[in-house]
Amino acid sequence: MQTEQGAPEFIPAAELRVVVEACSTPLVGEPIGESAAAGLAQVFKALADPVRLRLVSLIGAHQGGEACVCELTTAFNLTQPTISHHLKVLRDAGIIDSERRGTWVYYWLVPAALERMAALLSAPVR
Amino acid sequence: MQTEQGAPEFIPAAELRVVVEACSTPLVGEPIGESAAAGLAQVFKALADPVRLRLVSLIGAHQGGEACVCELTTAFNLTQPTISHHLKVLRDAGIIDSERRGTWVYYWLVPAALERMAALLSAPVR
DNA sequence: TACTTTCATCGATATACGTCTATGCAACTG
DNA sequence: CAGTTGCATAGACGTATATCGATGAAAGTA
Repeated sequence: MQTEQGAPEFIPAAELRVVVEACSTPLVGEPIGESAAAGLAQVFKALADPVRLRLVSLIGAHQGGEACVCELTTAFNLTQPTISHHLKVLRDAGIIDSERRGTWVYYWLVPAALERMAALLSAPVR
Repeated sequence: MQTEQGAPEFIPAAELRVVVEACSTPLVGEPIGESAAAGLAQVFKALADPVRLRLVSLIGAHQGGEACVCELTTAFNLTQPTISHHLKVLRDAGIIDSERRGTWVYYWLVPAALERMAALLSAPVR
């Protein structure tokens, strides 16, 4: 995150609006269509598992914002192929991305994906 | 939605901070525990279905913020027991609530539930 | 009371999904 | 080149879940 260098005491209203909108939009508002629902359901499904939620949390909390599979595997009482499977589900959903660097494969979060979900869920109040 | 009566051109920084914080908290930050992950997964699982996502959207978008089962059933190409099943899943997850009023059963959203999910997902940027 | 409508529950079934073992491939090491 | 380590893929197996038709219960109506 870029350093917030001595933030001013007041912020332009337009800027607040950007924050609020990037952070509160549909789901409620207009009923969503079938195809949109199908796409969204896939992302929710990717997060609908305790192991995968902890994987996301671990990767995000990890120093540098990324972690290799070996570190993730040791955090669970599951076999390495099982962890690999869960990582693939998260990756296919666009929630994480990965890269091989020499011996190890590193995974990191895709912030836009989680932010999109968050925006979708916020402020159903009417 | 309350009317925004001629909003001032500038907003106090503290107020922006409130908005941002109400809308960005954990998941990333500290790794979540097993039991917390299990509870959260159940809520995500409830939303991890196209039909249930559309149900939530329909209920929230419906006039008055609530809808009876008969209205929801006609919006899908599914049988009434199937819709009833999905509503039960959402209800067990705390996402919606319901009440019988005379002949019809009405469902509405529980805003706190969706807001909690939204807060959990926002700002994984570190 | 008898009939209709609205919704929930039950039992059955097919599909999806989480987990494992076994195996394959890529990168490093000697 | 042979051996080792890190990770992904394939196949098998048991459980969970989405859907249906049939039925039950509650409310309204004749």
